[in-house]
Amino acid sequence: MTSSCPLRDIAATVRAKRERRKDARPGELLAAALELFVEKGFAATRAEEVAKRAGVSKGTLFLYFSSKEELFKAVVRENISGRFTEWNAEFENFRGSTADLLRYSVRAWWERIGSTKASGITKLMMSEASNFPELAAFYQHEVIQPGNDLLRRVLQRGVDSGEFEPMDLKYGVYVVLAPMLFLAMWKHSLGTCSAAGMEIDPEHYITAQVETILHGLAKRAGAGRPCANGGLLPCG
Amino acid sequence: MTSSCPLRDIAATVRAKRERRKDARPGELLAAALELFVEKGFAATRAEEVAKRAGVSKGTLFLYFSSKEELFKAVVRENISGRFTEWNAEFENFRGSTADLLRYSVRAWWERIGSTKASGITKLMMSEASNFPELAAFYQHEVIQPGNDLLRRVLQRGVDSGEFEPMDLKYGVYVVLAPMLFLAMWKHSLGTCSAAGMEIDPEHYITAQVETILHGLAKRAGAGRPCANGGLLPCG
DNA sequence: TAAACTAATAACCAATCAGTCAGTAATCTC
DNA sequence: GAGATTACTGACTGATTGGTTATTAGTTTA
Repeated sequence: MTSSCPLRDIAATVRAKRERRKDARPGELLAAALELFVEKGFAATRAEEVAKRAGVSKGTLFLYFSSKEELFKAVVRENISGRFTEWNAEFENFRGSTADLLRYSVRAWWERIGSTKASGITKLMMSEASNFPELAAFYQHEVIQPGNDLLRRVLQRGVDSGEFEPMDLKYGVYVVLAPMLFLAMWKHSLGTCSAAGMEIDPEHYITAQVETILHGLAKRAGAGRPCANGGLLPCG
Repeated sequence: MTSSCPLRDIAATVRAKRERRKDARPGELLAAALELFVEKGFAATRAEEVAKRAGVSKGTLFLYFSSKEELFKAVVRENISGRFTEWNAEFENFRGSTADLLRYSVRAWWERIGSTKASGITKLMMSEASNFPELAAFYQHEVIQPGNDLLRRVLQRGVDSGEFEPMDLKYGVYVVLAPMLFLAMWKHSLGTCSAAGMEIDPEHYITAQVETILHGLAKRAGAGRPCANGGLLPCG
């Protein structure tokens, strides 16, 4: 039997056996690994299945990546790490209000990460960080830190321009980050099996979150005129 | 060797071998299981280690719980499911503004769930739901749905009283829920290994989130007077 | 065509773990 | 204290998997 699986794997469908394609293997293995890591998580993904989906044997996988952890790091570099230079440039060049910049940033995150397979990596790291501390440190350094820094500069811009109330930026960052990362988590976990009426429409969710946050962060109107609830954002 | 571990397990320290304690076993096993599920997750927790921490053999564990999944369900029932009747009663009896009710609710969640081991269950479910669909459905029914309903009634109260701007409650719920669940996730994942300066202080985090949210949800001042950013919360 | 090179394979190893069950010993009954 | 009951044990099973390596075979060179 050439394939025991009724839904044959893409890479294995066309190609001949034992074909030598040294240049193409790493990319195909990374693509297969991304899919499976997102579907099942890091620990639950079997090296042999990654190889099978890429149309090679398990031995070949370890010919190109020295271990499962190295394979994962390569997936993160391929799909996330490289993008921050581009994002930073977009931030520098943005012309318009910071409210619009924040709207734009959140939409861009959704289009480029949140709605793509890459969001599965975010979910996976939050899920398995404690079981794989070396991967956690890697991700912290390559993704979390740069993302935090960028978002902080967005909020600082709004405070400087007078659009936003002064705030403790360290926690202000999480006011924006938490709803976004929660969406990524939800989409890949309980969102896949939630009861009727509880499904989250991402567009609607993002609009509700961003507009509420923008209103929440906005500079209070004339001094001495407290808002209805009297709430004041604590400053650092 | 009676114990190969330098930090001996509590239950194993004092008790004699083969002691017969039918009544105490289930509780001790549930306590040990909670700890280990929170530390390592569902899949990564070994049945034998749960038994060991409870001071019994693996065989005894399966004498009281028919499978690892049934053990987990028992842990959830013991630590979370039962509380909603109490919480619903607190909601009904609360006297005061809805802003204060929301502040109280979030603090209560933090004190009773977020800051305790129970928050590890929340994190665990969001992490492993897709690998254990039966557990996900169980959790959805026993925890997510009641929690969502309760929070929805809090927000409805605020809209009815005129404190909050009318809103699409389905997504309004997530405006409050997302930052809380994110905190639970973070605390048990990347929060345990985050870089210097990125540690989250829960009290500070909660204050920043709640006050921003309250300001964001608050009824807009007099009609025709848009706020600085012109943002409007979409209504359903 | 024959030899040299190396990409790719598949059998293999050592380790891991959920769940089982035949047997052991603590406790109870009379 | 002898026999009956049952809480408890731990060796065992069968299945799984990350990683290794001896072998096979596609490709190139001369």
